[in-house]
Amino acid sequence: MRWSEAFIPTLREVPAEAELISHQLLLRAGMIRKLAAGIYIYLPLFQRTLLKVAQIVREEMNRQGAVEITMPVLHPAEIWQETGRWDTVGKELIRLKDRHGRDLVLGPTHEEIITFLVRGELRSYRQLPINLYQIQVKFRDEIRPRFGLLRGREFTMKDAYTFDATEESFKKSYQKMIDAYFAAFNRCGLETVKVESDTGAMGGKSAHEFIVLVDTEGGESLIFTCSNCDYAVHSDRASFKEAAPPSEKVLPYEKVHTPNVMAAEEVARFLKLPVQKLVKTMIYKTDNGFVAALVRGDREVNLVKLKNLVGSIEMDMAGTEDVQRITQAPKGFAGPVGLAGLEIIADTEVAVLPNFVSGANEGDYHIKNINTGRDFKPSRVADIKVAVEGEVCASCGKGKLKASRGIEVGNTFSLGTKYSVSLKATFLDEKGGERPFIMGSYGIGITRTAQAAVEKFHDADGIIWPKTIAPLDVHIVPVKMEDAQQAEVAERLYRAFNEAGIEPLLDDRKERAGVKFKDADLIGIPVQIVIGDRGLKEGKLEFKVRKTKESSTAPIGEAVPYFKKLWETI
RNA sequence: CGGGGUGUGGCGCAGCCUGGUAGCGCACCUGCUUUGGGAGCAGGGUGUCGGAGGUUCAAAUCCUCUCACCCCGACCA
Repeated sequence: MRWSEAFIPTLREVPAEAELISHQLLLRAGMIRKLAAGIYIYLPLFQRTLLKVAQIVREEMNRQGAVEITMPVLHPAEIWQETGRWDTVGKELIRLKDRHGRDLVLGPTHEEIITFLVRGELRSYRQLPINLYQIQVKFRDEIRPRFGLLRGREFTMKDAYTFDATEESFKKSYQKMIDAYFAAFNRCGLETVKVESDTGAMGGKSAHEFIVLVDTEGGESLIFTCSNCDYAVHSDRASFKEAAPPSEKVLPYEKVHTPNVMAAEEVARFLKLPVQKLVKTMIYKTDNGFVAALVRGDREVNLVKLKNLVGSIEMDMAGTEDVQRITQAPKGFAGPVGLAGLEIIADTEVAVLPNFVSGANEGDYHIKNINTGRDFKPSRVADIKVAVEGEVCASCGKGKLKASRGIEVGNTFSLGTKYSVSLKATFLDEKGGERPFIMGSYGIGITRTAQAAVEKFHDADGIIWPKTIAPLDVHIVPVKMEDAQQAEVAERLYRAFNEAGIEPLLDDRKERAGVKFKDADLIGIPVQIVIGDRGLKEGKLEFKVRKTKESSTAPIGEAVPYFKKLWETI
């Protein structure tokens, strides 16, 4: 690729719209341009990187026996209504109408479509298992697009779907995808952590996410890993081993005057008690009315856990008026004792906590020495709290949880028969019995993975692409294109690399050396070759490794073999 | 959806409070000089001031509506 023929609009200044370093660099390096919120144009350099990421993913999928297809972007609404996701996916689903007024959606994922395909064509267990995938654009009307490609409304994703006859078979299919994912991300130069995760709107039985750990704010996923065992979990569903409750004699119930004292910490300070003796009573509005959630004063409610528990899609804190009506008290004094007319869900820690304090459902009053069972009966007891770093691992019971942030680049879902049942996709087993397919769904964000690599690999001067996904392999920089000798050497190298199957970028612009060097570092091609008077006098070229900034020289005639040697070291 | 903010040349911004007919840096074009880490000098082009309506002799500036974009939040009683 010649710079003069390509479209590489680099920017000197940092675009105001980007706050994440990877987003800034992609814009500055002339890789992407924004069309609208969460919608981007991929420019030539980035396009090449995307193709490389996609190709790596493709090869690893194929290696595991998956086969590639392409499904439509535009889907009729009916099929989404059949599975119920027309309603449950909610506002993220981009809906439109055709000229006849028929409802359509732009596909955010393709479980419905693949199941439609398979139910019409696969009838026998003999045809299973099968794994079909595509690399396709997806649309999600994100509540708040941000971070460039990390949370876009249009993005490229590899999505695969498995169909198995038995659970044992499914487990193998699932493991193959896990293997493919680790292999693909490793080849992209990205180390990933596999964590247990929530299934969200996807439904199904269980799920995992593949996370690239990053130190920056770009890491929107919070995960916990164990210091002792290999337990790794998304914060959405992280739990920990709870400490035994203090053994105390059960004390008599006591109402205390707490004028204008509401927040848990304030109440604790006012009553001179540790905040762990407080219980917060939170009222949430769900799809089916209100629920009260009880967690210890130092804990927070995990909304994902609570949503899953009550089976609600939407969940919000109740408004002030609702709280007043339900608790018969001003906001800030809710408590479980005497609370009626709604489900009361107590966290597991609360249920065993003796003599705790909570609101009295009366203005300016709290109640001391509340005991679950004696003073109120929770409708359900469950772990509904947010996990925090330092707690004991729930899996091994020994290690401590460590929090890390990362970018989710892939996910795998065990779907069970959710879609095959709702779409009536069945096959005949050995005994001639009709059974729904056991399904799995597996995604890799191609565009997101590419940006994650930038977030992970950069320095003050620009991007440092891993060599496997760099837009091009080598960047030829003649210091002065007007110099006939330099231009001639540059052209000769350009041909030699192309013939050797190595992809060169030739900066054939009549720009000053400084500009070319700055741009070279910014766009981050792994190896730079500088052609200048200094070296030419001795018949030599300067090689610079982008990552280390180390320079070395080699005779002009040995450029290709020298490059190959260098390539092995990076 | 709630709160905050911003829309002025390709990019980054000033001007707005206090109305008087648009400016700076970068980029771009021409010339000369320069030429190994984002050059210097000189000259040049570039705007329906996001859009609509209103107030006014006069609106980028004030008012109303609207659109777009950005940030924070949408979890703590």
